[in-house]
Amino acid sequence: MSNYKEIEKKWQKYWEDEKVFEADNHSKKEKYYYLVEFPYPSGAGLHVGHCRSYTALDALARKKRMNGYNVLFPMGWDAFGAPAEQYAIKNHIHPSVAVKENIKTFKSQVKSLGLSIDWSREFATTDPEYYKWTQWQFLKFFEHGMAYKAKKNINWCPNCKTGLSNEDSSGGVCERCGHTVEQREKEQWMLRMSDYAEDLIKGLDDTDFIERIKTAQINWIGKSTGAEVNFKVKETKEDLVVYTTRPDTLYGVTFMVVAPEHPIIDKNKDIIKNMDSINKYKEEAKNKTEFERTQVNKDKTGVKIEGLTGINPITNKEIPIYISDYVMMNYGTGAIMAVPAHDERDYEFAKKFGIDIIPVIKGGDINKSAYTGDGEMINSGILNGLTNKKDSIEKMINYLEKEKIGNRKTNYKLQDWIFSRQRFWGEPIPLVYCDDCGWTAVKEEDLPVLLPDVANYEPTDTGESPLAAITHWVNTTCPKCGKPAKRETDTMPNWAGSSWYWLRYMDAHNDKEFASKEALNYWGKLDFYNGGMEHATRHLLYARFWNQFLYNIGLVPNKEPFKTRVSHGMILGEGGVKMSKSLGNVVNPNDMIEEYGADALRTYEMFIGDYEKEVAWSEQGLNGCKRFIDRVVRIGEKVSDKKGYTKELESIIHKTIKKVTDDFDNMKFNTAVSSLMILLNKYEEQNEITKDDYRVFLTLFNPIAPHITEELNEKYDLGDPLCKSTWPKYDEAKTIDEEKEIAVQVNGKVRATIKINVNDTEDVIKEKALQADNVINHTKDKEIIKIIVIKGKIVNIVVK
RNA sequence: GCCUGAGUGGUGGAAUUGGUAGACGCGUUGGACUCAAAAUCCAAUGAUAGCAAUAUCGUGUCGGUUCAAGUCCGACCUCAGGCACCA
Repeated sequence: MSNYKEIEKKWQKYWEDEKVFEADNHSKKEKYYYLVEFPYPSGAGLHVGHCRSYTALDALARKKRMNGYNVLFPMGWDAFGAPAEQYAIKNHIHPSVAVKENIKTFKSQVKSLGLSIDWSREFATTDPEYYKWTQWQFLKFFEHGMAYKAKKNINWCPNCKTGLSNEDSSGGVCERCGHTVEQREKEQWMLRMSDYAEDLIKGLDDTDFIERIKTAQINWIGKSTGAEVNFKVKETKEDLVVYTTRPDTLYGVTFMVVAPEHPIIDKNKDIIKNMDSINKYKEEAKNKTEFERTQVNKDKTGVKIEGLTGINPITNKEIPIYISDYVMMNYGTGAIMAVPAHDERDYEFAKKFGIDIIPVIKGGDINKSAYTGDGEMINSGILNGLTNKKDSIEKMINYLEKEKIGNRKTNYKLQDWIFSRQRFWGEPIPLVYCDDCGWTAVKEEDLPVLLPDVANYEPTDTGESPLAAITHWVNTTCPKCGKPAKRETDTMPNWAGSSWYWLRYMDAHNDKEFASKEALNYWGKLDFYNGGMEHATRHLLYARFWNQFLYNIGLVPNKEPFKTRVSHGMILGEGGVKMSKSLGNVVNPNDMIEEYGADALRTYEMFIGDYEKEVAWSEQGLNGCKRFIDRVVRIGEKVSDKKGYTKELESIIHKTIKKVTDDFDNMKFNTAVSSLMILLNKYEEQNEITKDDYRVFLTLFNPIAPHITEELNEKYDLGDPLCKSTWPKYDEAKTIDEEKEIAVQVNGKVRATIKINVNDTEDVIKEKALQADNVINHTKDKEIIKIIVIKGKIVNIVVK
């Protein structure tokens, strides 16, 4: 037997030469589309965590082909964006060169795993042939008024020198480098993603994402229902509109608060008497980072607006208005009605500023804290006596609408998507600014707008894209009127390329369209999409939004792009800590393949534990899987010329086929491997096994360990190559045991086991149970109250 | 604070969804083979007591339902993830 490395090479070449994994766009077979998130080809190379999900989906894809499906399982490279750019800057190589090199390394690493990928559909998001269509789709957003430029106070990372979306700067630190994020005002391209908030929630019903992904998305979108209420301001004509989820507490409103950025301040700066202190407060708020401002349990600060007085529309009482940074301009209306008796933040603020606290719901102790629970309404005019929050809210909203002082309103936390990056290494935004025509789309025939080939691509301190300095690129003519004009110099975020890439695999080399209608219709939804939990909100929401938009303008056949979404657990270093360079516990998959073989690595990664849970790496565990594979090889020496299954093995073979089949369907690879180990243990008890015994074992093991199983199948002349064979079938009748050992309990404690036959009647089983030695010990001198017989499972004798 | 998950031997993890807890692997111990080591093979391996048959305890904690609970119900503790001054 030649060594594993040669075997791996031999079969990888065979698969490639025979094109066995190339998917057919015109097949009569049923289609199935698997995808694992494409990687960033970073300089660090492949991680054993990649191998986990790649192997899992590969195993599923291989099995699905054996089940007769036309399977699409492609891979590509997400190569734009900050990591690739930073790598390039650090190593003083042009990003396009660095990316090419990294892809080459990554690809050879991925290939060494022996994945059944259709490489004919490979592409990188940085290929002009690909990003031409990313730009083209951006122009669709632009055409439909879905892209707009706005001055935004943006999160700015002074280290990466770029603007970041809220998504990329959670916790007040830059997602990429960990540096503290600052606030800067910048003109940015935005996509109207918030328009899709409701559809993004509703659409989840058409998916079977795992629950934690659905809830993560729903939390992120942050839907809340309530009402907008118009408060008159005594000194002005304009109402101050607030948003509240608790209109039922309207009678308890004793003050109002507006965000520091609220326009009411500037509009009324002539009436307001204390503009100095207000301006000072605004300045302070501006200098705080988004993170500082949103810190929970921070002391409440604020300034009373002297000269403006609110009027509670339902009691007509005059109430003070404050400015405070605990109210955000980018949510609701940027103004709130404060009910200190029943809202903790308002309570805190009222205590600090000595404002009245009027309870309107019975319960709690208002001297100590706000009461947010349910109870009987008091001091509340039309609501008095109601005891249920829901009913009170309904009644109040109806009243507000009738009296035209408010209306029902739903709000979402989801914001529009900041789509500009002041970076070199991204898709250029294909727009031109003309003094006469304004922002104008580059003509379709002029796409793609290529990145210029220059030496200096490092970010600038001015906050402008490095592209801005390249005048020969910036200066162009207006596509509409032909006058001199300037290109947009911002590029797209790296989420852009990954927001539609699964569509491109359907028709990867089409130079007329992003994908043909025919291909889009044939492949339809992506059936099975695997990726990290870190992408459960951002990437997945962007991609769904993008696809829903394409659907709404008639470019794709499905509103929801993904049917199933699963997430693999992380692989930690030995001892359960995260793998990191600084700890020196990073396991390189290439080293593992070198020492143990690709099949052993694959088997171990599937056997290591529950696919969705994180798990610690163990090289001894990997070695155990190598030993298992060695035993699979050795059992070949026992193969006889006999046909059919060995009689003694027949039952367990059928059971194992059933078990492995079910386990694959449920992503329970660990127990699939374990049942194969059990089957092999049984084979080893035999003096010889038949060709069919061996062949069925190798077929079941093939999706996980494709190289060695093909080799053994060929060596012992067992039949067609496994990659061209069908998945074995089992006979349900043969999975049922004639004879079985079951437990006998006395008062719920196991005291003996008995052998029963499938045909045994309940009485026979009772008889056998009562006659078991140790059962007699525990039942003699006692009164038998009842005997419970669960057929084929257990007997429980209740005695007194 | 709110929303998801999850807590099982020395260890990674099983458990037909209420029916023999600890499958399978790793590790450990003993044995075989070997001059020796590695590899391989055989046996044992939750804790306590016992030569043994066996008994008692045991799935984060405390209660409950049931003939029977790792699994269901109630309260709590811990960990991981998501959201968070979002009105």
